Parts: sequence; structure tokens; C-alpha cells
Amino acid sequence: MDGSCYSPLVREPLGEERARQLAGTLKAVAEPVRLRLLSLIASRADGEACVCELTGAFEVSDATISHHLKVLREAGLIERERRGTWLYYRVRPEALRTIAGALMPAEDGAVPA
Amino acid sequence: MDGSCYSPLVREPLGEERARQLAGTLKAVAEPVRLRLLSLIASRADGEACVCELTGAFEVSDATISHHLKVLREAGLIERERRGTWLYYRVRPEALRTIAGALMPAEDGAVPA
DNA sequence: TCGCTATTTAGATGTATGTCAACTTAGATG
DNA sequence: CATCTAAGTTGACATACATCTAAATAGCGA
Repeated sequence: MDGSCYSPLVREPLGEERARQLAGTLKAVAEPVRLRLLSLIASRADGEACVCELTGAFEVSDATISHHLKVLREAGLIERERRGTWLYYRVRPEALRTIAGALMPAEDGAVPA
Repeated sequence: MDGSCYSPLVREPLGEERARQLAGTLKAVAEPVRLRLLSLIASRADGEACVCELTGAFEVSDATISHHLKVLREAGLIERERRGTWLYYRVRPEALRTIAGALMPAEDGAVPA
């Protein structure tokens, strides 16, 4: 259901179905709070964070954070694990790599001036 | 206004402003028709396509295609050039590279188990 | 200038999305 | 069981967005 190996969209025209899938995943990422949540979780030394460590960093309500985490989770971008009272979230690097790879214009990392 | 050199969001927590910028660009891409437009233009041999070559590939109206092209253009993802009666669109690879680079989880391509 | 064609803009409409307050679920502990 | 805390769900609301039809603009050729 996820298509973990997209070829870059510059190589050949994207099919209708794949475009819908990719757009769905991208929509999950294309929101400021969700981007910061992803970044906040991913940039931790141990790669994980519990909800209580996340809610404080934003000006939106806990319910909204919970909603955004759900969106990210349903898009396959993060996963969670319960340890006692707390839930710990972790980023799924393959998912990030998939969308980054689909957008990357060329394999060689050369950046033109 | 574009911040052409994001460091990946996994490296350090994304600032509020940068998250807003990145999300804005990602929103432009996070739509099936726009993804296919991007792909259709980018995968051309000469790297460009005129509107008349694009409208036929979709089931939406010409006005809608025009709207999506405008969204992509305002996000800095494509540019256009007039030649006679027709407008030719071209992808800006740096823009794609910027968002891909911001999402890429690590420089080395190693996929953890 | 007049009309022809390619593309964009404007206004209208239905759907999707971000947000919050209030309520519920789940685990821990007395 | 009663209660406390962590996190998620529900329902409502306002805003954002994709789409269409109809009208407007911009080059080109006669």
C-alpha cells in the first residue's frame, strides 16, 4: 500500500494512482506544526519523544497535537510504542527517504549554480 | 524569500518560520494533478512543455490546469517563458532539490533494519 | 483594426482541513 | 474500586482549497 520505492518524478510521467499516493503522503508533511513535530522527534539523540515532551513546544492545544500525530502516523511517517503511562513516537526514516527520493531531480548530488 | 539551503529536519528542530516556508512549498507539491504536471514537464526530453501539451493529459478543465500551474509557479517550482502564442513551462531543479534535501533523513544512503 | 486562438482571471460552490472545548479511554497507584 | 495522569476521540466551527462556468486578456495574422 505504500510503494516504498518510487522512481523520481523527473524520470517518467507519474501515473494517476501513484500521484494520488505520493500526494497523500506529502499532504501529511505539508503542515508547519507537523513538520516541526517530525523534526522535534527526529532530532532527538535517541530518536524518540513522548507526547508530553512535544505538546509544550507549541501554541496549539494538546488535542491538536494529538490530531497531527495521528495524521503523521496514518501516513506511515512515524510509529509509536507504549511504555507504561507514556507513548513514545519515533520517525520512520524509510518513509522520509521515499518521498525525498521521489522528488530528488537527479541521483548525483551536484547542485548547479 | 526561498531559503535555498535547508538543513535536513532530522538534524535539528525546525524553527517556526522555516517550518512555515517549507510547508508552503510542500503544499504546492502535495496535490495529485500538480505532481503529475511537474512530472510531465520534468520528464520531457527538452525539459519543457507548453500548456496545450499538458491540458490534454487530465480530466480537469483548462482553467484548473492554469490554476495549478500558477500555484507551482508561485511556489518557485516551475518557471515559464513565452514564445509566440504559446507559454512554455520548465521545472526548477534547485527547488525540488531543496525540499528533497530538507526531508532526506541522512546523507549516507544506509537503510537501518 | 478585427477577429482568432491560447491562456488566465473572476466568481460561485462543495469539500477538506486545522483548531478547540468537552468527553472518553488506558494505565498506574492508593 | 476510586482516583489521578497521559493521551486520544468527538462534534462544532471557520478557513482553505479544488473545481467549474463564464468572462477577460494577450499575441498573432489578415
